[in-house]
Amino acid sequence: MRLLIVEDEVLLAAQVDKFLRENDFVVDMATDGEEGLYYAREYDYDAAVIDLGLPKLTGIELIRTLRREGNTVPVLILTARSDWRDKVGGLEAGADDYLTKPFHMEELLARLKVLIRRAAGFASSVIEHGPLRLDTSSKEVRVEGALVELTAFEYRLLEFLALNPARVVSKAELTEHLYEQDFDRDSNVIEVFVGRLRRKLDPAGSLKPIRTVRGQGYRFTLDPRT
Amino acid sequence: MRLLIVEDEVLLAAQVDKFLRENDFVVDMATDGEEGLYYAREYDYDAAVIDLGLPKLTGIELIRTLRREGNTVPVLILTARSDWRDKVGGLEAGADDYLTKPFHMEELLARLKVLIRRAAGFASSVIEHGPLRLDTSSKEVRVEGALVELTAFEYRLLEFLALNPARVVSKAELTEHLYEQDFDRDSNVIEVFVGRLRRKLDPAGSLKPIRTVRGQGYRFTLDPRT
DNA sequence: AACGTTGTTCAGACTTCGTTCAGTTCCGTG
DNA sequence: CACGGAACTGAACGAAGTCTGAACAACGTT
Repeated sequence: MRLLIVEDEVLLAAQVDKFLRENDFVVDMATDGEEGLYYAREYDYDAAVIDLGLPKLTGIELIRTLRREGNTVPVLILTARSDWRDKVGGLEAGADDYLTKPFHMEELLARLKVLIRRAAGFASSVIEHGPLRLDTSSKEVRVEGALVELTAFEYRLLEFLALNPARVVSKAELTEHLYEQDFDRDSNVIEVFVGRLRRKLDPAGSLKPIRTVRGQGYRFTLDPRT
Repeated sequence: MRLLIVEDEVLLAAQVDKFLRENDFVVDMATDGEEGLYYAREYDYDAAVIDLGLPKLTGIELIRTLRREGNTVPVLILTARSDWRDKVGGLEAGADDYLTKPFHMEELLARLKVLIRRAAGFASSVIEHGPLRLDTSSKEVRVEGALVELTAFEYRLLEFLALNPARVVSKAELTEHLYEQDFDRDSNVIEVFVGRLRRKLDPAGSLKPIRTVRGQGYRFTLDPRT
């Protein structure tokens, strides 16, 4: 999962960056509103964390601009406790949630996860598709109740697919969300992992949870009709 | 059993309240330090759960005041992981145990039970998982009835794991709970002790009570399904 | 002072995982 | 139907994480 953080306090920014990376996110960092806008336009993020008190372009202006352009990325705003009133403006501008500083990293993490899941249309921490079930908090995957042992990367890939069901997801999109931006363009890691996932999730080959759409990418679905 | 909860985050407070009531506790709720002090003075609780970051009167001040007044109610403090230093202050002020947020309701429940039993002076509070049995008062450990000789540290480690079953516990969390805060970050003591515990508890290697979750930590479980 | 016990450190062995690569199969198009 | 690009697969590698045996330090006991 790829996040954009727009925060001008370097110390806080570094902390957040470190913590989120430790929790398997890919993180891009911007230190002012203009830079934030540039990144948000350029890349497709799973969520953005935006401080309201930014130089050059305030958080509210940034969010408003993005929304006007049709960008629907889930946005969590950060506001200093002293100007908590701003949060109202932020939410009106199109933010999805807010956190007042100082906050606990754990809480930021929890809220981001909720935001990302909700954006994908899942209310609870469990993603369910037919016989397949991912528990995003314990990172456990079950098929027809049986636990499937996945490595960290296999899980991340599957989670992304499961959050984008019935839609063709290109390999480029996958690498963008799962890797740093300078990732080797012509690697076949994704193919390898898709292969491993298929074997682990569906050894019999009857469910076909991940279909290949030649030349376009992969589509995750457990509806046999499609 | 009657509990006092002092917690200002309304959402969390409501969750805790609901869960504990479902588990047959009588719960009084206070949302700031002053209110908490009032309740603690007025009623006789079996245990109190106190958040350290409270408005009006911090958790530490609250506990210190109570202890000074001769109140010996068992206190479990809640602390955010980011300011884990506070836990030391909390324990020094007279708290009996602590939990870092976010936590699992089950864990809170288990710890409260231990606390209450201990305070009540009951001879044995026993933690049991399948063939494994720890007596927390005599600090005896048995596997299928056979006594296992553990050193003090081995026991403490095992007890912590047994109080957090079926959940991945990171090495960082273990050191946080078992050592002073300035413990050497890159020591491998935990690995060594986990190794020793495994050999003592399960010489045949068939029970596998402590599983490794690579990159994340250890999971204690005697349920073979997982 | 010698001893045994316990907690800690260290270095090397071992395991696992992400990644790459080379060869093969698959599939749409001409 | 043959061609060529795309996708798949099995094997192999290096790096990182974990385990383990041995040594050491601290401490209390005899």
